[in-house]
Amino acid sequence: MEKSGYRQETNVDYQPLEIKNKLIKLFNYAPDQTLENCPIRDILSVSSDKWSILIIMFVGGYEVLRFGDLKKNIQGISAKVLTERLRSLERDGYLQRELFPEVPVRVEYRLTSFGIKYLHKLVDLAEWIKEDTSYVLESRKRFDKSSTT
Amino acid sequence: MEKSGYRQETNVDYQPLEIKNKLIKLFNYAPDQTLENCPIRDILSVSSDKWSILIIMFVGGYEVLRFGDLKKNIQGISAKVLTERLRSLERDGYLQRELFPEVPVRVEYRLTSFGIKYLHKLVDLAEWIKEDTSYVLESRKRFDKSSTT
DNA sequence: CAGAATCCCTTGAGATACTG
DNA sequence: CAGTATCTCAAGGGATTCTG
Repeated sequence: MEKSGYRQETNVDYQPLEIKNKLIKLFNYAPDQTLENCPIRDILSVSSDKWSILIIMFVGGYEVLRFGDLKKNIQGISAKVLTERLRSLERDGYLQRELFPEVPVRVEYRLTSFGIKYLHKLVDLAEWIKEDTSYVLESRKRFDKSSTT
Repeated sequence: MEKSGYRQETNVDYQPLEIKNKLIKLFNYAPDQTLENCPIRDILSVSSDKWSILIIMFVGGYEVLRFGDLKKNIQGISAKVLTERLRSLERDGYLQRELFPEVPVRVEYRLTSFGIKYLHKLVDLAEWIKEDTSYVLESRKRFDKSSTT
């Protein structure tokens, strides 16, 4: 029935303690610490938006890409948004911008070694999600059906 | 000088072809395929926003959490947004909502086995990012300095 | 070509008040 | 307690036009 191989029930054989310890390390759960100054949220926010992930994937896939090629490859992105995203990705060290003062100008973008490491994490995540697409779609159908009734 | 261990230059010893092949598989680069109907973007979008990731982490860390506890734990989230995020995460099968018809009502949230698997991916990503926080911060400083001049 | 500038509109999200 | 309803405001992002 469920092609995805997941059951809706929660899993019993997982260690919440192990996860919790990792989270404590990651976020510093101390009561006097607020989440506001948590660096993880700050840093994740740059690359977790809709477009940045795609930009990183395309630049990484082609090794080097020009502005116009990126715009063509990434369906639906506007020049303005693409520029903004490229700037913040460059600022955070994910990619490198190189300008060739020819006429007309040529600008090339490529990932830094940090960006490449991040790309691998993203591809890993994407591959996993692709595998489980059917699970999510089934889950949605189930949810929507039960909400209508 | 660079405590982070990254250089700003791109890495030579990485296989763009391997990555590109993975990306082709993931996105179906065929010219007649648009990215609009790409399931990966659709599914990633649910859990890639600012709050959902935190919600998944907290629910996973505590194994089971009530609505009010989540609100207390996640600094700055409003009841409205928390409700919205919980609904979409439930819809996509990341977590389970259980209502206990007591007075007053009690509602418990816990991750599904799918959600737990996703949590592990997220923790993995967060741990990696935490390691490289200093790299990103240095990169920002460098960028901002060179933009001002 | 690679953007910058401008305008405009949709969406996200905070605050507040209310309810089964 | 666990939300819903309403209002409001800021930000994100699209379309268009212009330029070194």
